[in-house]
Amino acid sequence: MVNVTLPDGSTLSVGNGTTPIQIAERIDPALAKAAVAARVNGKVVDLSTPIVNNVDVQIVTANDDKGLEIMRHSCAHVMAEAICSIWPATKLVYGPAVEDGFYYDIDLDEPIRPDDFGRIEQKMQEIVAADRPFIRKEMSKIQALAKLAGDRYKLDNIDHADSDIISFYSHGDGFEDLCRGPHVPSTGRVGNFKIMSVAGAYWHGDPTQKMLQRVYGTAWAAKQELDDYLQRLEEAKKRDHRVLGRHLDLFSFNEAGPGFAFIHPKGMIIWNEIVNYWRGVHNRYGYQEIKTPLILNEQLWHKSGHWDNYKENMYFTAFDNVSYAIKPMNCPGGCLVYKTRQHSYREFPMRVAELGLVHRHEASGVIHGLFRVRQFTQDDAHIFCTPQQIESEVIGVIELTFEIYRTFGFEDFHVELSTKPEKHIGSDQVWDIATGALKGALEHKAIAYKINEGEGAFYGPKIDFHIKDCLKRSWQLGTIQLDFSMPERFGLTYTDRDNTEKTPVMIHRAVLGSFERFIGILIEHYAGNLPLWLSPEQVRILPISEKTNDYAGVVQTKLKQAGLRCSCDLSDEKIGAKIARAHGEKLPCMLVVGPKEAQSNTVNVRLRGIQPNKTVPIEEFLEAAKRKIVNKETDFVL
RNA sequence: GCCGAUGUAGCUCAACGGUAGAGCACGGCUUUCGUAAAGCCGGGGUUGAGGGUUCAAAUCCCUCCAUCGGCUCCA
Repeated sequence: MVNVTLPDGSTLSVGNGTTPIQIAERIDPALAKAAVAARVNGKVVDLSTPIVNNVDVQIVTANDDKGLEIMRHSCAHVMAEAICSIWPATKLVYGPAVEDGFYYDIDLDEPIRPDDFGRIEQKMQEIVAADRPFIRKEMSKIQALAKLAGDRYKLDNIDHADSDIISFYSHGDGFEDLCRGPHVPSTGRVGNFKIMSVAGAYWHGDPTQKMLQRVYGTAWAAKQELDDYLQRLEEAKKRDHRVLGRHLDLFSFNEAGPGFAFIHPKGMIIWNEIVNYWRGVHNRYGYQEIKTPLILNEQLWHKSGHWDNYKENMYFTAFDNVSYAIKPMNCPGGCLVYKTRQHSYREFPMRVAELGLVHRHEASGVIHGLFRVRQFTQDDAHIFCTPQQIESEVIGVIELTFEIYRTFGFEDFHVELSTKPEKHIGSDQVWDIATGALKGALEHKAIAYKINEGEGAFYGPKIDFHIKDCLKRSWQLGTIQLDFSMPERFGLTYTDRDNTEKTPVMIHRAVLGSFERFIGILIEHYAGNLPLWLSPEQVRILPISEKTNDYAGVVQTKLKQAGLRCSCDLSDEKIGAKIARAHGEKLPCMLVVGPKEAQSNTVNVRLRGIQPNKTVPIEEFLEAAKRKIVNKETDFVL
């Protein structure tokens, strides 16, 4: 007999060799029915694993994150069997669970098409209906290597396994796959699934390796959860900034310039509002602003190190037999401005901002709306300071950054620290000092951070800021990068207190990262329902009929004088149609005016997403609206 | 850049070898209306570009371009 301790602290005495499923059965048959795996002393195992010692046991169901992951992984196996039965030439590579589902990488020369998903699913349903048990078989590494001789992918998987015991799982008609497990007890337990897409994926993510086919699926314990998930995808599609950008006439793209955004008048209003706000905050934090040329002599980029480290992404041009580069970064230009005169330690820290338009040639396959473009405006700044000032400057940037994010309604953010990459310039010692300074600032602010080894910029380590939007998707926005190399390369100096010439430290930083991308993120975050202060059109006046067009004009004049962006809908549509149209354009605020309002100098205020409407004097509405705009409030209630 | 898919009117889509259509949007007219779309009429397309097959191509084939989903990369 052995004793098993359950999560609630109670113990059960069971026979040696009892399995978790039998234990679940004893606790509650309903639990046994829901069980997908078990945690034995914290390790997740199959429900059929015999228990031979005194252990802690927890039954894992699909409600548990780990249980869901196991279920999805098992679903991947079922899909693999289905694919192999349809395409016997399929070679299986690797099939893990991922967020919301799973994928399986396969090597098959014949492309799988979306049209094939139906029959894959059908085959999977057959396998599920058969409800065959997943059976684990263990053998030594040597036996396994012999068994899989000739299968380069599975042999490779064994090479990556850290255990000397290699396991296989089988289910169904002789289908067997090398797998660490654990798995659900049988194929009837892989949940509610759907094949989502198929895409190419390099073996090991290595572009020099063969391109495999990656078939993605999603799987959920309950049918309702699957439906909800598909529903969420539909919702996300409606928020897609590319769709909303076209619909709301904010920006466009054209084949004439792939990756180059055309910002329309309404988009420019959003842009300029952000810039105005951004300037105000930077002014308050002691920044100056400069503007440097788009095109600079190629030699400059040799000097800066970009030629050696970034050439593949740069655009070039030539004139009068002189080669020029179109700037991919603003820093060299900033250095040239710095060099135009002498500097003293008394000026430090010197914070110099630049809304710089940069061009980077991104691979054609990665361009994506405003999120990934080839031309964008960075909200860049370079801080020149002494080594002693680094930490406090980094702290200042962190505070500025968080303040700006909160203004836009982003409360959920996290920080990552990236260290020295393989391809880098500068000595190890310098890298250590720089990395230490960043860590010091983060620890001083008691900010938790994740470390990304080897992912820093070629000239220095960096901190990246990530925010989560309302759909919990993470976006990288800001960055702080320390740079000891570029000041050196450009021969930047300052006169220190002791009257000697020294080299300043340069801190590169961006808060929003790219204006283009940030506007895209805002559009999706707000689902196009921009707060009043950012709305291209803040108020629309809707006369009931032609008879109150004049009064509508009077109201509009007052609003315009108060600085509000507003228009009148003078079309001869009925009021319902005018309202529907304004809602479609995501107007934050509509003022319905008819004879009643005209007589009493009032407006009937209809706010986006808020009922009931309210009739108030024009002045009252005006004051409320102005207050909301000044405070940049995201909600608007009268 | 690589793999796969997709390009038809401003937008969303139909037609899938035999005269390119619809809804919305746009223009004109009627209507003057009280809270999420009133009616009629009209203009608008070398079907992404180029080549090929065919009596005949939006439709089949090839090349290129762009877009979408991934991989890789990144703000």
